[in-house]
Amino acid sequence: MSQPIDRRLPRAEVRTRPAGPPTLATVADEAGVSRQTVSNALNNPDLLRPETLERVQEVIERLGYSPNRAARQLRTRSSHLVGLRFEPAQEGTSNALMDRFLHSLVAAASRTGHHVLLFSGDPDDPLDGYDDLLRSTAVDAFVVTDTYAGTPQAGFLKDRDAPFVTFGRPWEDPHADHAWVDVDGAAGARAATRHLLEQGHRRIAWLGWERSSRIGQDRRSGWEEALRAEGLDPTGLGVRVTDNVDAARMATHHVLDDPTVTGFVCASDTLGLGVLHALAERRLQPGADVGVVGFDDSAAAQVAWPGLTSVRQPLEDVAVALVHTLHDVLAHRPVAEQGRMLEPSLVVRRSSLRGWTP
Amino acid sequence: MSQPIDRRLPRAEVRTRPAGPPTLATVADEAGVSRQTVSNALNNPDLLRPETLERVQEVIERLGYSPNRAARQLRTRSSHLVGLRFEPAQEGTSNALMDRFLHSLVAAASRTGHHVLLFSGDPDDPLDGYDDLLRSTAVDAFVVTDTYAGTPQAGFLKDRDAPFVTFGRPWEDPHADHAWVDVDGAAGARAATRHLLEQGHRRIAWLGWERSSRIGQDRRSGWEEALRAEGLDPTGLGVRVTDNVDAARMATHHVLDDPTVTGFVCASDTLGLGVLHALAERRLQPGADVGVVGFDDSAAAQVAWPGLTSVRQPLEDVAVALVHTLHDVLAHRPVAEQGRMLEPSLVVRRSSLRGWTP
DNA sequence: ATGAAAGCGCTAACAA
DNA sequence: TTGTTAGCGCTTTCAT
Repeated sequence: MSQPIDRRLPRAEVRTRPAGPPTLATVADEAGVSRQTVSNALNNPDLLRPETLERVQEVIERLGYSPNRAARQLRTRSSHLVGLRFEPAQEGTSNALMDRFLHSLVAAASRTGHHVLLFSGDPDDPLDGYDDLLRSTAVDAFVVTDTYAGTPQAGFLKDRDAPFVTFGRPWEDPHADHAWVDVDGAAGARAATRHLLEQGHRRIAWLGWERSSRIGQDRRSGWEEALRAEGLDPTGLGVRVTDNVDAARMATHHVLDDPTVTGFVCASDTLGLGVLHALAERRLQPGADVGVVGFDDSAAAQVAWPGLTSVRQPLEDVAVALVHTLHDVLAHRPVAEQGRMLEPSLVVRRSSLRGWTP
Repeated sequence: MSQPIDRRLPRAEVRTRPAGPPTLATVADEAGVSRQTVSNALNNPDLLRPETLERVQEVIERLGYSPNRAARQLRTRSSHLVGLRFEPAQEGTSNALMDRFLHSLVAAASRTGHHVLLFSGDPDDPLDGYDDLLRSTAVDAFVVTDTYAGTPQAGFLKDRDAPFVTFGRPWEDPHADHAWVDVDGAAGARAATRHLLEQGHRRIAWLGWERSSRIGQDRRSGWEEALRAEGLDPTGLGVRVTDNVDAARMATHHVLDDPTVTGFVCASDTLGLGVLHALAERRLQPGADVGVVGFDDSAAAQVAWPGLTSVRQPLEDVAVALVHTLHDVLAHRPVAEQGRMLEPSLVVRRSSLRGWTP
């Protein structure tokens, strides 16, 4: 019969004391324009008359308005979030890489207005975690770091049309056509080996990982090439161990039973530190007696005595390249280069220098 | 005049090939129930008749449905995201803490359905980054890790009613009433000192940070207490340096000019490594000649020769406690304890053991 | 150059 | 127990 009573507070009343942070409507009311105009002020400022724009911006500033992400994401289907699966660091190995890389990535992503979303997954299932995030449209894209030869992440993500970039080239798969960024490990090992050659070493051993590691094989190839380029024969100088200090220490003792060997290029800092342990036990002096080079320039390499020369990955550049590539991928733009290969650099410390004394 | 033509595709047609992932409506159609019922199946399963529930769940499973996060967030005002400002690791210091902590946090948060959002900020402005995230309602809460005496983050966040927990107690502020989790640094240093006492050392030096570091002062107090409890006088045995290997190395040489000193408890692994450097230069044997204990159990401590004994923070427990506390804070539940203090443990390696030989 | 209307996918409040 | 309605805050489309 009678009109239902409108129990809503009068519009102005509501806006006077908004419960939470200001919304687009608050700003619009305050500036005396429509909500759409405020939206345009944010996303298409060119459409506004300069004076309107300025007025709106003043209100935005004054109210400390920031667009609600959920609403924007719901509408534009873009979260401005980049997902990264974050695996536990292996205890006992000097995995300082992730720390440095992650910070570079966060910084690089923030420059394009993106944030990094960390998620975890069952260590036994390399795909765990991705699907959930994808189906709930929580992230715009993924950065995949834990790729090695034959990992299924790329195929999985490609199947679902998920935008992604890998840190790590697609080793074995000639058909892979996804974007990637990687560091030239062979070039790093080559530089390390050449550095020891320049220091006068001729019999330089390689201390690396098992044959199954594609990354390890790549790095090893750089050592081999550098030796052969000098007319030296690497035969019998390559050793494979698991990536821990003690395995490296013992292997080193074995190698040093051949007194002609005076140099070690290692696939990781962990292994390099293992060599230093063996030298300490044999009362040999790093640098002067035996030259040692590690890989990754971890914190451990920096603070170990007497300082471990190491191949440093340009992680800052890697992060920038990843974000840049992601940008193209997300814009459905053909990615300029499918893969970007970056050069590592050598950080020389005393473990590879002949002329120093404690 | 005439009815406007309905240009929409018939409902069923639309749903047959949805553009993106399935939505709640897709599931509802498929299961022959209303959307609300599907929502209830997800959030209040008890409300449904078992057979309805089962049918809906079957469809959800079959379609691989996952609720759209943006929509849910917009409605519930909860993103299930925890913000963490991620600072760059200091090069040259062995900051392995963040790596371990971060993984523990990601894992702990995932158990309550939360993800960790990383953001960066101007290093010169401890508040940079927080406000943006807050105003755009991007995160539910913050974990604040870079607190030290007098940092403004807590006050800032409290002013805006932002839920947060700090890793680090509110040192100087007796009025602080926010939730926190911390590790008892004094207890750690006490354990380290007692360990060296048990190894037979009597003149044990403290190698710590500048007086301005509240954390450093706390740790130092543990060393002092342990000595006094034994009737020993710490006077003249405490040294303050900046947190880098070389400063520690030089300070150690200075301390060792007093030949009665045979033990070092350090405020960090970086400093502990510095002590080891000095010992190497003096051809003294760690453990046998001089006992050394570091702090944080970083990767560097683990791989350094001959193994650096160190105080290990229970970061896994810290992460769990943080998430647990956050859970209470977010539920507006009175937090059980305002602060949770966790005990570190001592990881003994050879740098503090008398009876080993290389 | 500005405004009005519709709707993204979900859940809170209410009705049946 | 299930369905209907409304609306979270934003942008897209279309009208003015």
